[in-house]
Amino acid sequence: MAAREVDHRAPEPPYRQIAADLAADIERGDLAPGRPLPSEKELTELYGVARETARRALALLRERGLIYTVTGRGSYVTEPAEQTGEGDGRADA
Amino acid sequence: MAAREVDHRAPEPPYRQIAADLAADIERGDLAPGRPLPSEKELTELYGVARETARRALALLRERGLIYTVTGRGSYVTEPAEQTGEGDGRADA
DNA sequence: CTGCATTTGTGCGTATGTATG
DNA sequence: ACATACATACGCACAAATGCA
Repeated sequence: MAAREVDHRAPEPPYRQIAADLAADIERGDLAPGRPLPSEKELTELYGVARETARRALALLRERGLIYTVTGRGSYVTEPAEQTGEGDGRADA
Repeated sequence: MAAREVDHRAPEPPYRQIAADLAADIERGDLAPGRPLPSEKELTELYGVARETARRALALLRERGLIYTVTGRGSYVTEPAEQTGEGDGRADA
């Protein structure tokens, strides 16, 4: 896929641009519930940003309840049923 | 006030220790509503930590609604009246 | 169980931009 | 213009959790 990029001249900071980009992927269904998002490392390569920037983007999506993160594994798209109550969800894959 | 310090050997990360420390100050009334908290720079010197660490501690208190931050000014203890009517500038979708 | 690779968590140092006074 | 302070960003390092051979 084409390397996504951020506009450093835009008023929106890169980390928000990335968050909006990923959020759009989820909305669009490009990233379905239960599926993993790109790792922080991949995001840095994909968008050409620092890890801090990638982490901020993920933190934003986490705050919105769009994703959840597991240490040592990665971030996953929250399933609609989980958005109203934190916990683990093991719907089939 | 005595130079607070963090225990890098403790399971609780420094930024949480600092946040708990400051939260205790607020609870205790040592830091009254409307009063400013130590600046990030002061926190780094007071606890001997990096700026990011100090910022994380403040971010934690901010999330809990215990304090609010004003760009170019500093962080202040939230007044009880404000805690029930929070309205941060986070207009985003 | 042990070792390794991957991924996230945390910490430190620094630089630039913006806002306030 | 200057000092102070926060926001964002980059680089680096090590620790902890996870998964797998």
